[in-house]
Amino acid sequence: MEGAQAKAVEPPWIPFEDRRRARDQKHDAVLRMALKLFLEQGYHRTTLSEIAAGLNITKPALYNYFRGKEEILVGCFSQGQDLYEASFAAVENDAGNGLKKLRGLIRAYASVIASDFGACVTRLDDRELSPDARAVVRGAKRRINAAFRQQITAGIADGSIKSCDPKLTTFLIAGALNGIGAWYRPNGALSAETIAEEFAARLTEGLAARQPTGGDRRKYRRVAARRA
Amino acid sequence: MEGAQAKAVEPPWIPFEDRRRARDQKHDAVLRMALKLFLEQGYHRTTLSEIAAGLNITKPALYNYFRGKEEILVGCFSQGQDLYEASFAAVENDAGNGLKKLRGLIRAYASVIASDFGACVTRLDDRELSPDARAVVRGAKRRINAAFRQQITAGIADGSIKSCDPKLTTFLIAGALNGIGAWYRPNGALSAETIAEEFAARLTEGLAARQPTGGDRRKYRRVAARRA
Amino acid sequence: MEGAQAKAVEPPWIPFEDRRRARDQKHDAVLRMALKLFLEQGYHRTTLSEIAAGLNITKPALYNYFRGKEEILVGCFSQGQDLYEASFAAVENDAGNGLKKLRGLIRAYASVIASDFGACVTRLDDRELSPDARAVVRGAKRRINAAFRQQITAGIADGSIKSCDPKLTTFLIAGALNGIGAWYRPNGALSAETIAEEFAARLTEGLAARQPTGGDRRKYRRVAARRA
Amino acid sequence: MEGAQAKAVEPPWIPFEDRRRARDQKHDAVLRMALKLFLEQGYHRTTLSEIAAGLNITKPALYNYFRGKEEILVGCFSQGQDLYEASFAAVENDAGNGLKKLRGLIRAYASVIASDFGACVTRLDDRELSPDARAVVRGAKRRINAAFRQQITAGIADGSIKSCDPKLTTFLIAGALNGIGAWYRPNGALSAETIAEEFAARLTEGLAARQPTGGDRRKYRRVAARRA
DNA sequence: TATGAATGAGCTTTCATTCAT
DNA sequence: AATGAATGAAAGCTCATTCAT
Repeated sequence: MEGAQAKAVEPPWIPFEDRRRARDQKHDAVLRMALKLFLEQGYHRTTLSEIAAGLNITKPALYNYFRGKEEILVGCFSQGQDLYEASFAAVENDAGNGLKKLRGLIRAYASVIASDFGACVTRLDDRELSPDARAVVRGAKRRINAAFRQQITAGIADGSIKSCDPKLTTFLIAGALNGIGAWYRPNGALSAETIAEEFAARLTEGLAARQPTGGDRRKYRRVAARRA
Repeated sequence: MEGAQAKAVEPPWIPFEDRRRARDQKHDAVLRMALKLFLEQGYHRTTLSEIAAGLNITKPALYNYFRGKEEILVGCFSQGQDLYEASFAAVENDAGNGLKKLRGLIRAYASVIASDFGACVTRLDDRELSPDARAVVRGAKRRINAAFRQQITAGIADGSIKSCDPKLTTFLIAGALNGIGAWYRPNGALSAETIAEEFAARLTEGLAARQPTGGDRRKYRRVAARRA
Repeated sequence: MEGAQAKAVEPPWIPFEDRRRARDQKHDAVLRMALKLFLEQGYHRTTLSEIAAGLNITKPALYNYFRGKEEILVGCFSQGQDLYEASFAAVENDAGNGLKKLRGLIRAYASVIASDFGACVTRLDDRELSPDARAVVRGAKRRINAAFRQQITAGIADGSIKSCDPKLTTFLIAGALNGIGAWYRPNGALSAETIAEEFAARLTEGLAARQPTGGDRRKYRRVAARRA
Repeated sequence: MEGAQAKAVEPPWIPFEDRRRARDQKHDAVLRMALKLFLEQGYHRTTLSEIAAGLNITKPALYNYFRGKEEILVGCFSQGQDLYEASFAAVENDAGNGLKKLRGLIRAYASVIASDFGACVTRLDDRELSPDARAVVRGAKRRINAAFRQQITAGIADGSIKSCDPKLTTFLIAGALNGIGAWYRPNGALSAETIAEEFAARLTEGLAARQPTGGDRRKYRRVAARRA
């Protein structure tokens, strides 16, 4: 029969590349399903069985792709961080003064946090992680914060941002942005772009230096210099 | 002797009062210890044994004061909410235009979130609660949000706040404030008062209406009117 | 004042007898409440708190009257046994042949099992008891069984009861009687007396020797003789 | 080769069948071990650890076969009920007058109650069950009682059973039969068949209508007619 | 005599993880 | 690569019992 012949000719082993691709696809599918449930129910209340059931496989099958529950969580954090770092890198490579770049970072952050993997970085608790993994995650978070602070400091230095405490301002901006993850809904009234634009505008409108006056600005100049 | 006479007159229900006070003190001690551990380690990773051990009692003794782990969590949320509601009520009873009251709310919120019970309302996950308790907590959170939005709307109406989307602005402000709970340390460089002042200033400096122009403001006027 | 004088004359201590009586009353009240709950809910599902609550006292107060939960159960069994033994003794002291006395025992048993304390002997599980207490209870149950068997054997011997296996017949009768405890309700359609009469009639109507024939009867004569 | 060919033809679901059979066997093994211990020690005094230990597995392994302790108990009741219903159905389908069928039911009941699963229906306390499961069990018990009463009523109607109160007689018979569970031992002097025969004879010998007299019988005729 | 508080022992249940197949 | 079965560890909770007052 033709079918049998055709089958017989086909190589009995799936090509290595294909296999690896299939494997990676499943790996990612696990990650996405797990993340969805983690965000919906929280990490502890999500069992491996649920994740597996959502993928129509069984619990132990997950162990083919991850060494354990924590590694799944690490995977989520990791993908989220990549998103932030990639979009931040794009902004930082752009031209522009501190204020402009700060706005860019805000837009970038808002866009990323509107995605599941972006949201998980701040919405999942990194204390579930082992010390090692936690150190990695915290490092990434610090880098994100540092990026904000750096542009603020730069903006103060280049005169585009008025004098302010870069640390506190960073906390304020990051906090407002992180809040998005708690209320944003993909199909809600506000699109991610709208939110990004609006937050970029609102969070910097008070920071823009109106006119280069010397008075207040000097106050934080030293701090900016120290931390830059 | 005076002592004996005085004693004879003392009302017989004093011991009851003492007992009740002692009981309430222990009730609160459990709550504080539990909250401390919940904030440090997360709710699920905190066991009743740990809470008990921290108080030098045994696990079942906790059941003299609470019906179960969830009720302890409810108690934490509840105390936190009381703090918010009390401090908000004080602000709302003050005189002043929308902008001034909004600043007051921000200060109030920042002060409260700098306390453990204040922080827990946003930092603990209300999905651990039973549907009933969760409804209560969510109701309280909604009221807090509503208070912000109300003053923003009022401020737009009275001309003290420039035209903006009250909902988005509320989210922005609340997010920034909630962020405080994640990094504030009682003995850190920034005092709660400083933070409160700084956030009140920064979060409203862009909102203050410079001069009553008609253009942009009309955009949100209708929304403000509708929601007031 | 008269009141004070009258009071002053009264002996400050309750007379010993009165005290003991009060104590015994409370002891019995505990027993009755416990028994009620044991029968309603089962021994294990009944907590000491429930018993205490039913008496408007607190749990540890029970320990003034009983050394522990098991002793309460022992008390229930014990009172029930007394009822059986007293009513059986009355029957056994009566005059009459085996059949007549067997009917008397049945009536007596039926009357007793219609009471809470009577019912508990068969409806509560004596395996909850310590080996010692259990031995006592089992001894009492054996004595009750022996009383039935003895009259059956006597009846066979005196010709009033037809030939039958005394052991099996005892089990049959006792079983039917014990069943009463499972469905009898004090305020139900059937009074305890009716039940007693009816069971006495039904359970013996097949046993009554019609006419002294030798055939069948000899079959169990030897058994009867051996066991008498 | 034949072997290979045969193998190729074998349906691929054989292993599934095997697995399912093994699973069912274990399910039943759990049930039997649990029942044995429940009957020996009572439900509450039997722990899941004991059941597991008796099967050389660990406690949580039980959860592969049952959702919890109560479901094990439900399984015991359920199997017992099936035994009763099957053996009763066989009797009810037989030919014969009411008296003959009543004897058949007694024999059937006695045979079943001599087995562990039969005994458990009356010896385990259905108050341990959830309301739903309890309703099922009680329904089954009621059907058993109804079967007895129905044949008694039928017997009175067809003249094979003398006038009597069907309800009380049912209670008497069922009680005597249930008693068997309390003293029957599989390896004892009395075989289940002997007991069944003897109980069928003794419990009906007084009921058999000697000669159709009108007097007494009319007394319960109406009841019989009403209830038939 | 009675109480509030505390304890120790024990139980059912859950779940991430492992292993033989 | 995937599964069913099993396990170890641990958690929350209950309750009889004790003790200081």
